[in-house]
Amino acid sequence: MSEPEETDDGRFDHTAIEPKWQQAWDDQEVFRIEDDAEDPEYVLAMFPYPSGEMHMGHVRNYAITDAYARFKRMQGESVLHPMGWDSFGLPAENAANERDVDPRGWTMDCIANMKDQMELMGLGFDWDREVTTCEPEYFQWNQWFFQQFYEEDIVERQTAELNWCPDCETVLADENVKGDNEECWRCDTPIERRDMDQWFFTTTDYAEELYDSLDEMDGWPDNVREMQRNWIGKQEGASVSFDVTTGDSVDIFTTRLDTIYGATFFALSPGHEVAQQIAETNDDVADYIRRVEAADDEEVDETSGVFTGEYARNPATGEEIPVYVADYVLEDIGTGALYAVPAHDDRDHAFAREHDIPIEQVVEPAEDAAADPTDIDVEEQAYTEDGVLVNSGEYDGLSSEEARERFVEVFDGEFRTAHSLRDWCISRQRYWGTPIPFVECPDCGYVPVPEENLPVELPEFVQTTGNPLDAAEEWKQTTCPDCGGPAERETDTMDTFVDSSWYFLRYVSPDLDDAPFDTGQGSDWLPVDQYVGGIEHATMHLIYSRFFTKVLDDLDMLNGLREPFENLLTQGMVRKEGAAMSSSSGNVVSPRPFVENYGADTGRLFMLDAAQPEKDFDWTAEGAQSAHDFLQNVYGLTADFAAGDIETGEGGTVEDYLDRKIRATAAMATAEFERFRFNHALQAVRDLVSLLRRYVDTTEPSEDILDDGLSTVTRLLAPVAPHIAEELWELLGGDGLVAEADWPDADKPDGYGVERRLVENTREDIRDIIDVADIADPARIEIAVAPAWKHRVRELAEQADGDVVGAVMSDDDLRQHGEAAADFAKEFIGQEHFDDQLPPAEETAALDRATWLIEREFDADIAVYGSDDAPEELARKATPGRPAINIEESG
RNA sequence: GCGAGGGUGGCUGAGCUAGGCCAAAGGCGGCGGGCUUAAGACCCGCUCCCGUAGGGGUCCCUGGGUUCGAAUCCCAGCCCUCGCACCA
Repeated sequence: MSEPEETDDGRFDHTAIEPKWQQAWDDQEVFRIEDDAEDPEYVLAMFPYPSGEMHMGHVRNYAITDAYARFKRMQGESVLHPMGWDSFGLPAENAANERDVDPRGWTMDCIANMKDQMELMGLGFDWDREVTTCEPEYFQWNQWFFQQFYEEDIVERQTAELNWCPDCETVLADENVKGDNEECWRCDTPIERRDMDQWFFTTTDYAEELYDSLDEMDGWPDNVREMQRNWIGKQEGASVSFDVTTGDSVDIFTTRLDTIYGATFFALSPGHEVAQQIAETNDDVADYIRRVEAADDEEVDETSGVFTGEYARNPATGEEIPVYVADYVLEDIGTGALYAVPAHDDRDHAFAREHDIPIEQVVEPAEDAAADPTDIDVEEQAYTEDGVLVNSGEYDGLSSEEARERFVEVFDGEFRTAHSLRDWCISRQRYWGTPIPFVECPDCGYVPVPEENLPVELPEFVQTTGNPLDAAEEWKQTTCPDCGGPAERETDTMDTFVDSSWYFLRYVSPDLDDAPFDTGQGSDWLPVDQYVGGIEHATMHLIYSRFFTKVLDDLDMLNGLREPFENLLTQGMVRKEGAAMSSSSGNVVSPRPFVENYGADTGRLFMLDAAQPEKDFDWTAEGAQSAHDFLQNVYGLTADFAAGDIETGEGGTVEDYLDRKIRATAAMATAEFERFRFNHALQAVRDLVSLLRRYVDTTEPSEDILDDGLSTVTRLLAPVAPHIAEELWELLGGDGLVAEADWPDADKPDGYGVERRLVENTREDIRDIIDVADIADPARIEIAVAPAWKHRVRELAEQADGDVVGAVMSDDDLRQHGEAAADFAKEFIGQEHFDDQLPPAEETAALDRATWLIEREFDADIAVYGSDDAPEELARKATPGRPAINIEESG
């Protein structure tokens, strides 16, 4: 009994072939890459959180990277295509609490399950480089980095009002808070604010570079770069000090220094230290601050505020302007204090109207502006555009831009660039993460755990209402590394985004035990050539990783590498019936049952064929079926050929047609694979298969050509449908595995596009004629290429500048065609654009090659006349690129 | 409000960053035909309107414009999706 690789009706059985080839790849270590590989193609998919079940989004992600990795491998490149597990995080802890397991065991089970599904999909990862972030071998380096960062002052403890997720019971970084309603990125619970003392990475130190280098990152999509720009939020402005009657000098930040003459009041945020000071002696201010701090944002009126009784001196006018504490001034924007110019800022305007503060116009529209100065009424509405200064003393007439430059000097300010990016709060009051390697000593304060005592491992998990680390008394009690006295361990763990900020470096040397990664190899293998993942990480993971890379380079670990990901592709969502697939709505197609029914190849082909990777696409049963049918079709054709069921014979011009088509297909597919446009590449492949089938059905095909065609199809299909491609490769008697075969590199044949158009147009014309003339049964079709002299006329017309007829008639050879040449020349008068055309001999050759297709389609005898031997009557109607056609009806 | 990306024939989806060969690929759906005992699978053709020889008309959100020529470039408007947003 043989293996049931083929069912009775000549179709393949994916349940038999898929495991077989997966085993073969594994046995032959196809996806393994050695450490000594030089600058391999680094193809990376964002590693998953191991929830235990793969969903179609994962499948799409890995189908993309795997196809590209396989393509590159076949092109002869060394390819690094690794996979790992972002395996710390709250879901494991929740699962542990819900079903009485421990987070570690649960996580490991999930990993095993997901890995199993990945293998079922035939994804080609180098499992020798698997990285698991919850293992001490991995997270010890988080701790080691933490200490290094601490040395370099990149780790700080800061007290701030932080985001608290009541459901996750932990603080969150700003990046983890999503949407208008400020919800937790994991559980969608609205976050609360709490003043806390936490560990931070000082990402703000790198804000400038993180922002500026986005401009040069051409390999990233514009929308991601724009999202990061928004997030980092660069503001160019200036700072100036105002003396306040409290005796303080208060620093403000403004982007509109040009409007300083129009400042009619001064405003402090409720949290500003000067405001707090005033509150100590001023009950009104104290009441106000207490009120707005207790209230939600929406509850406070935007124009609310309280006069402090103090005044600030406007350095421009010398006037004393009232100081307010106002809720619309935000503590963490700029310096938390501002001078307000009601005439030129909407919020200042609203506040001034509410509190009866004068409005003083100091800018009016410039002459070239859209607005007319006489139409501007700043009492009614603020004029917020740039313009020309007025009411600004000796500076009247300056443009806003000039004024901003000048005023910095005049008012003793300084240019300043502000960013809205905040430092990265990395403390989490959770168990399942990397312990922060510090101890708190009553005498010495926070002291780092010495390097030789790393890693600080996690204690055994206990179910508790708060942070399990806090409850692990025995683990918590330790001694101070400095003074040896009793001390307590830090019980916070790190944000899991720390883990994912450098995992792409660990893949380079996953087993190294004296460093997080090998610097030499890392700087050779990095940056990642192609990174693929979801857009949801645009402002989290992708900023953190960039930050980490820069810091590690500044720690001399990356030989000048500043950016980790050269090219980024953000894949679109997989939808079903127009809606996002989500388990909560039951609107899902699960990979495992799908693979069992249709096979991994069908799923992969469908996903890559349905849409371009960055676009959303709808999963439909018809589309999946169509992909499956196509694979069966190719298999059937190849199996018939391999079994000798196709009678082969002598070749002729048909072979040239096929040969050119095969080469053109390989060339097109290669270019499209390179650009991640799998759908285009696959269309070319489908086209070739369709042609091969017609070739088999209507001629006695050449064995060589058929073999070449099928072998090309097989290899072009191999990155996308790898299992069936192996099966086809074996049927065709290819050497070794197709996964390791040579990619069919080819140049597009000369003039291919023009030829293709000629043939298509000619066939189209014949169809039209038959249809319009209502020819029931064409018996003979004559096709005549235009005479050489017409080609010549056309050529001259294209070169001639204006006097087409003159140019033609001054040509000796053409003159002998007299009237006819002149008339034909006239047709080109005024024509400025000339399509490419083949010379007459090549046009004839192209039509000759395509004769079989025409013959077959119309079931008629075909005669192709070259430019010299066409009957006069027929050739008269022909023009270059447009052969004359005569159809004779039978009967 | 600021910013980014879109609006293509029944649906989906290319093309539009290099204007002309674009009535506009492919897939799906629909119609007709072939193969088959039959079904499935597979193969072929048609699928905006008119036309008895390859022709003509209308068309790529709307309205203008540039050009000999625009789905493709420019301007205005409408609509959709996404990101940021009391940002000084």
